[in-house]
Amino acid sequence: MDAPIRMTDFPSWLLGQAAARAQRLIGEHLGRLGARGYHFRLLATLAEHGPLSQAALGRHTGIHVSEIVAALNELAAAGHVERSPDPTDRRRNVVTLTPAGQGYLGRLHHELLLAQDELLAPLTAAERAQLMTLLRRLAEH
Amino acid sequence: MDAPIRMTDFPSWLLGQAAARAQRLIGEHLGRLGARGYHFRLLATLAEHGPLSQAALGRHTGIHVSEIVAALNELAAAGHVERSPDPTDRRRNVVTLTPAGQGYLGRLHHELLLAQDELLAPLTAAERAQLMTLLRRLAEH
DNA sequence: CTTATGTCAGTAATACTGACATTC
DNA sequence: CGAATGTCAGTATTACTGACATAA
Repeated sequence: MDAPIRMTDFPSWLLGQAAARAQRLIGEHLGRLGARGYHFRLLATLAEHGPLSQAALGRHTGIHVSEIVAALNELAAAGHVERSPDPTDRRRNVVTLTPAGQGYLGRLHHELLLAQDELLAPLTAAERAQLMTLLRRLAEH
Repeated sequence: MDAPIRMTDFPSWLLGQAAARAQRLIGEHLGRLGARGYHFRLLATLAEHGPLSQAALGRHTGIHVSEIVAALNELAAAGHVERSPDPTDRRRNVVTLTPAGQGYLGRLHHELLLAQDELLAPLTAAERAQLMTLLRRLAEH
């Protein structure tokens, strides 16, 4: 007699469950400030690398170009970034983080730290580090 | 000077990356047999619990009722399950796993085991067990 | 001519909401 | 009547494809 096949025993299932919980937490926390993941990723990339074209933002973040357009529309409307034509290449928009955008990024970052803490609440500090190491090995292919 | 904010340092990000890889692998492996995750989950639940109504399948699997309808349509068309009216409650369909469905479930299960092995290839057996334990604690809320 | 860029419309997968008729 | 069941249409989200005009 075979043991019943339980999907809950599959690592992929557990990963999916944990990731779903993470995404729900992040969505809630970013939503408090009217943002979604793309907004944070774009702002953080601009803070790290300075002004970038939209195509370069796509390369750095892995976000699809058409998604970048939509997210930047929202960020620009809120005054968190500015689009200006690149004088050296007139196809390009140079996207710049505004001071308001920097403040917003800081608040988003803080919310995300809260979300991480909620997510990892069941684990000790040592276990958290262990989990990060194992996940990194998986994610790095 | 603050360190740059890297989303790749967030546990939620690593979880998402690893889960995305898992889902891609599972999609590829199940796709070889023309299935998606729902099909396996429904068949495995029927194998574990015996014939069930569609509402009961929804409760056991967590799959939304309207998704159950669609997935069962496909499974029934392929001859892997049979829907028959419940004589004791004429609102209900009793869904039964056919012999062909049992064979199919076995082949899907095998594909999923291959996918898990590809997913966990970077880890030793001890690390795999460790990861499972940690993920279970996270997923269990 | 080919490629890169930015924009937009459309599509696919996943998961949910709402409405409905039937039956309990 | 209120609640459960099965069905279907529609919607939201995320991520991608295709087409296009412009400029390099």
